[in-house]
Amino acid sequence: MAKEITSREEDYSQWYLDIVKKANLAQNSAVRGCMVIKPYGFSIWEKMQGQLDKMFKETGHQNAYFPIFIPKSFLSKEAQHVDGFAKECAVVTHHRLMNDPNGEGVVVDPSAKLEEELIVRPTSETIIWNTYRDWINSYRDLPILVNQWCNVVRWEMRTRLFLRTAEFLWQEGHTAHSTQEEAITETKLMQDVYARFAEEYMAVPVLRGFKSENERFAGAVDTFTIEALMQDGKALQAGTSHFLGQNFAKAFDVKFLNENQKEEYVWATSWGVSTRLMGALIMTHSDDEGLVVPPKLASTQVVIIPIPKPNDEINAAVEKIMTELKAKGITVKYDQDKKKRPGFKFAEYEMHGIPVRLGIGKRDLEKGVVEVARRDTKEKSSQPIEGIAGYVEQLLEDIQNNLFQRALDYRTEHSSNADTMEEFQEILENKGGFIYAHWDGTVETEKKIKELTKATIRCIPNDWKEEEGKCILTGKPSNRRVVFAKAY
RNA sequence: CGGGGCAUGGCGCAGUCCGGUUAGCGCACCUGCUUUGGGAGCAGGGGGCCCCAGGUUCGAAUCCUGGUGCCCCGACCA
Repeated sequence: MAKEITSREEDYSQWYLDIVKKANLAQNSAVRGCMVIKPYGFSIWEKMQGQLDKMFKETGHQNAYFPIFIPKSFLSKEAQHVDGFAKECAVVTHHRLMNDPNGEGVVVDPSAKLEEELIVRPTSETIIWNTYRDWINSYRDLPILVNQWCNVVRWEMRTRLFLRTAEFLWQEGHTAHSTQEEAITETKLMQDVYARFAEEYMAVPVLRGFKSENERFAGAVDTFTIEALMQDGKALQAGTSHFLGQNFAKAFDVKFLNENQKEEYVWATSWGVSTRLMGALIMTHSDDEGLVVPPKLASTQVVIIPIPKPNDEINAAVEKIMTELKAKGITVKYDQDKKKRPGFKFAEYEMHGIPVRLGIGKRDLEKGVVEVARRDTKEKSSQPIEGIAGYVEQLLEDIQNNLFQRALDYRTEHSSNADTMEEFQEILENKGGFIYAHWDGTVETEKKIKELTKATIRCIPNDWKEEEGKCILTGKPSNRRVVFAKAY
């Protein structure tokens, strides 16, 4: 075996890194904490982008682009916002290099110091709201529904490929509204878009909820979230949608004249998902053989392998199959590499998570069949070439559904109630997953629980139910359960 | 920011403690032959500023001093 992957059981963290590297998704770069996304990894991200972008546009949004640099003074205009991000900002201080007078290479030219430092955006609320001031005068200018696809930089102390990198790719939507109600509706709408994307396309079931004060976005009034559960029982925040109230409008003095000729501050939302979704995808579906990609996000859905090698007879049969598959909008690749043997190719495409593999050899052609292998269950069967496109089309749908159902079953098995701290800790240590528990609603209690157990409140479900109970830590009264978990 | 580890061909490593001929192994690569239904075998071949700078020495991948970078664990983190 040329490409061993550490098993999940042995070391989940190493398994994840092995998948990322051996499936050619990404690699570490020469820059600390920054990754190179390789062509295959990027092709999956592009599929995600394409679908999300479509969904944003279907809900009335437009794309725009704002600068990568933010004047330092902007960042500090919203007090909570700067508190949240100040410790992880990359700062541009100079604009020119010069030859090193003492030797080789170049040094920063001290005479080229910027009057005001520029921050490499960790998120764009400030520069965007500074711009919105120019765009908004009247209620007739609202709403503004804008999204941008870009990179951002957060100087994290510790990074992990896709899950937390110093630079990452994402989209950030920034909307402006004339009423609070409309902004809240937008916030929830985008949470719903994210949840639908995660479940229908990524086949990743998510909890829809909102954050406790402690976990809220810096500068937000309310943060809505979708939370996914990974195979090791840890939660991953997969997307967030923030209701920002009038905080940024006030900080950047963005007012509009309403229908009654009264001046008001604008209401805001922002929402984002990032390349972290790649991490969620990997850790939800993949196995010890490699990556597993749901058909709707696979850049290649079907691979055809001639056994043992391409020849005229096989090529003719494959060409016919490919035409039929393409006619149904299925992406297919025919691997005609003569140097590699079938066994090698099987392993390789399993590593890359291609959902369906067709194998065609002499034996098959004599019987008018192909060997069909599905990546999710590793099952193989012989199917007639006649009507194969219809069979594959259905199979891709089955795989998509199966992946979602499998992940949902895992989550159901790993969702528990806990009524005491002992119970809570016991579940956390042995089983992991989402733990529904009563909480007294205070930041102090949440922090204390985190200190004791490393678990945090992932969210309060949107559809929380009234239930009398006692806080697992303090015993104070509580009227609902909230969701705890250890998180990435 | 604390703790640990690593730096030697494209990748993964050995060699370093105890300095000594041409720096070695596996994978990958190139050529040829035989193979080919689950990661082929044999034969031949190419490829190294041994992280950087300085020092010790007849001689440094190896010893000394000072740097740099990366990875992992923890703290931290929408």
